[in-house]
Amino acid sequence: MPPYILVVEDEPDIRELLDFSISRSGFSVIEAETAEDALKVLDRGTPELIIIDWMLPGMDGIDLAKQLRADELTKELPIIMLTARGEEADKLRSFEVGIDDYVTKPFSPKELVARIKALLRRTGKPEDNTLSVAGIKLDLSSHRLYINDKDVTIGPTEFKLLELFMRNPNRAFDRSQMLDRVWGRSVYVEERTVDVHVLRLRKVLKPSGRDHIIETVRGLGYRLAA
Amino acid sequence: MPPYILVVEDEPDIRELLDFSISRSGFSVIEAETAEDALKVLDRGTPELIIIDWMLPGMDGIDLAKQLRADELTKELPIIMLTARGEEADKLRSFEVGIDDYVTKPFSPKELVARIKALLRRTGKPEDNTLSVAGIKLDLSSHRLYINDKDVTIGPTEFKLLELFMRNPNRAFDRSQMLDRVWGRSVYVEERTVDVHVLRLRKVLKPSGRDHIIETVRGLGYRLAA
DNA sequence: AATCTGGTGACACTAAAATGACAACGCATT
DNA sequence: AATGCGTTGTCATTTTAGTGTCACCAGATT
Repeated sequence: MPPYILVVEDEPDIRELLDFSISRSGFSVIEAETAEDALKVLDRGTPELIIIDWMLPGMDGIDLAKQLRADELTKELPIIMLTARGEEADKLRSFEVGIDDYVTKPFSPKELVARIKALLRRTGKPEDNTLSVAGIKLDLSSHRLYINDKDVTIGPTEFKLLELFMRNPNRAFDRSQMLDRVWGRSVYVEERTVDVHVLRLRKVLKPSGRDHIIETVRGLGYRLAA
Repeated sequence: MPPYILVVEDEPDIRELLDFSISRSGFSVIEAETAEDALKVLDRGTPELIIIDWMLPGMDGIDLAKQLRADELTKELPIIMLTARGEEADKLRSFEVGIDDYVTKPFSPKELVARIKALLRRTGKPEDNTLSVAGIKLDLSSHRLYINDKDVTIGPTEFKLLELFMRNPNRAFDRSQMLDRVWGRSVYVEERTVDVHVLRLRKVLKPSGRDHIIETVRGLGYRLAA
């Protein structure tokens, strides 16, 4: 499941506004109408951040927040609470529970997004070393390749080669550049060896039909087409 | 017997769901189909907490709870009762008997786990710091390893190595990182020594068939596959 | 057609990891 | 101090996986 932001809000208008403004900033949004729905969604994966309306039918926002803080899996999950003007007095209680930030309704979408970004930056996981292009995901920290979320085995040289391409999509490299950056300046290998490894990389990508994204630039070298 | 949670539930599907979601949160689970079975299990050691289905063939959940409350050994044992929707009216009776909490079916696993943790916190048991992945449980405080709830002996270095892996599931480490973090920056040991200890760790995991979760990342090092 | 450039399969070779053996060590017991 | 036991780091050897090169082919370019 890709990174997403969970919005828990019962009023449809506000929910849509939230969805619209957050999606526009490049996040995926999942909506939940009630705290109970939210818990169900959380069962299937942990979001990057959660936005909770203070007032909810059934279990209210504070209770939801408390519950999230009690669970090991969501203990660290950044929470932004949406409060109406009159409820500001409860701000204190809110922080006690461990809310990371709060936004008062009516809110400016721009401000909300700014706060989301700030919060993600603050709590940001430094370990998110992953490149992805066109359904191909290269996880540098686990050193794994996923194509359409399926695990694919890949050799060390092909891995480095793909990493070079994915770090520089659409850029064409000639063979000597590739040798420099993948094999290192010190070793001497034939230029044509690059061809063989490009072939091998294509073979890895082949079963998922993604092999064509490594393009040959005749007279020059290769490029990854994004 | 390591700390565990006893689940008393006759329906296999629900029992499995319970087992799965509770285990995933790092607790060991022992299952019993009937109240009678449960009593047998209890003879061999007191769990941290017990989850009882209201409706059971033979002796029902309430009677079991009563009996537990009557016994000196289990008087303080936290009880969570599972009830179906229609039985909510009996909630009161349930609390009278001394149930600590109840969860209505269908339930959210996340909520259930949250309640378990809340209850354990409330009843004062210090939550032991324990890491668990795929049936492997590492108890940091007692420095013990359990695989499928069975005690497994493990050497100090292998323990630290496994701890490193379990704290960073899926993350690939190269040998020098592993030396740094397991052996410490100061001592100098051969990089190949890491291989030997990985081998020894795999041997420890082997009898339970869990050895394959330590994966070799060719040209780099190792990683734990979660 | 002649030539150039890249694709491809085969293969010998090499680097990397798994494994088994062992000597040295620390530590508790005697 | 001597003994015994479990643990540790290293090394030699085996096993496995990955690498570089080449020869040959096909399509593009002249």
